Order: sequence, then structure tokens, then C-alpha cells
Amino acid sequence: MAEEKVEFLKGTLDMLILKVVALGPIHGYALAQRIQQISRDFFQLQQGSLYPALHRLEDRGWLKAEWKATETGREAKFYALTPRGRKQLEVEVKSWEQLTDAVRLILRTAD
Amino acid sequence: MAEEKVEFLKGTLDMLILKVVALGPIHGYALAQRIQQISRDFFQLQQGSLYPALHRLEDRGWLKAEWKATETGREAKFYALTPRGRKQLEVEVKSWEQLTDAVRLILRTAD
DNA sequence: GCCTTATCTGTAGATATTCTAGGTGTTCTT
DNA sequence: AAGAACACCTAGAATATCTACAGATAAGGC
Repeated sequence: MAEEKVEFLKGTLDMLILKVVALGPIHGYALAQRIQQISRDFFQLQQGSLYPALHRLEDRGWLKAEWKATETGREAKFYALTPRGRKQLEVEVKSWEQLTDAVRLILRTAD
Repeated sequence: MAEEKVEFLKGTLDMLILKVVALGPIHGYALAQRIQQISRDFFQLQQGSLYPALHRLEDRGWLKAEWKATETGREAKFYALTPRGRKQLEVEVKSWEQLTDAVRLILRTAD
């Protein structure tokens, strides 16, 4: 009956991925760990959310993928930001800020 | 082809409704206007989002509805917050703050 | 009196995102 | 030899939101 379905991401996933990839090319598995680490364990990204999101962003031309070897010598798919991806990141950050500003206005109404 | 689908609410709608209803019983139509007004026109709540949301919140026992007359003498369905709804509002505000804190951590990473 | 706008409620169907729950294979550690 | 960690993936369900309708009443302009 678990009504306890927590939805963490609230549509922020694309922006978060773009932001972290913007720090430098990274593969999916490491990306998920990085997001978890930076957010102090708040975001625990599921693979069923992660990989479809990466493919989505690639399809839209915001990320570019390339198979390369990791430091430990394994093959992994590294994602890098495209120029369009960088613009998209800006757009998403801006609209996220507008959203949080608007929410703040509502939450702060004393009456 | 319009890729320009804007999704404003990002899962905040329930919280916003609970918050505004907490200011005092209000009917749906006025609620939508109030949210738009307080948010300085950022949120322009569609009826197809509004009414299903109200029914959802009522089903979950967070709102209680009652038909009453408006100031202008028309019948409208006024929603009021239940005690459980008040608790839920607190929960949602808290988790919203956690979310925005976590997002902030990601967005602020210089490297 | 008529017409348009504003008020007030609602539903159906499409779309998009995220989660659960699986699956595959490789390398490292014990 | 076994299990954990690494690294990728998909299918299907659940949920939220939007578009696009539909209907009814009241108010205001002409």
C-alpha cells in the first residue's frame, strides 16, 4: 500500500546532468555517483532514470557520447556537453531560478 | 513540432494549493487567480491541472470541499485545509527546501 | 432584449518523467 | 570460487501536467 513514493527529481534531472557534465566529460555510472556525492546523498539516481535521461539528452543534441577507457582501463561511454547543451543549461538554470522565486513568493505570503 | 512545451509546476502544485488554501477557504477559480497574482503571473494555472489536483487532494484527505455562495451570490466549491492537510503542507515545504538545497549544491559546484 | 465576457466547474486523452524491476557482461577482492 | 563493484541497458507502470474540449450561470455593454 506504500503511499510513500518519493519523487526526488521534480524535473530537475536534465539540468543536473547538464551541469555535472559541464564540469568535464564523464560516463553515466560516475555521473550518478558524482551527483549523489555533491548533493550529500540527497539525490540517489536510479539507473532506470539515469540512462534514459542520458539518451534523451543525446537525442536532443545537448550531449555527445564517445566510448573511451576509464582510468581503470574499462570501456565506458563518456558524455560531453555540446554548444547547444551549454545554451540549454543556461536556459534551464534561468527557468529553475524563476520557478524557485515564484514558489518563494507563494510560500512567504503571510496573508 | 513545437518543442516549446513549458512545464512550470514541476511537482509543486500540491504544495502551492495547500499553502494558499491555508490562508483561508477558497474556491478553485479564485485559487488559480490568487496563485497567479501572488506569483506575479509566473504561474498561470490551467483548468486541466487545477481541478484534477483539487480532487486528488480531497481524495487524500488533505482538503475538504463544501458548496457555498461567493460574495457575488454564485455557488462555488470552497476548499478548506484539514488537519492532515496542514501536516502535509509542512512535509511538502520541508522536502521542497531539501530539494532546492540539494540543487543549489549541484549548481554551485565550481569544479 | 441580445451578445459577449467573466465566472465557475468539470473530463478525456496525450505527453513526459521517473521509478521499479529486471537483464548482461566484466573486473576486482577476498 | 564467490561475491561485490563497475558499467551498460530496457520494459512497463505510475504519476503529473497540458491541451482541448464541454457546460452552465451571471454581469455588462449596446
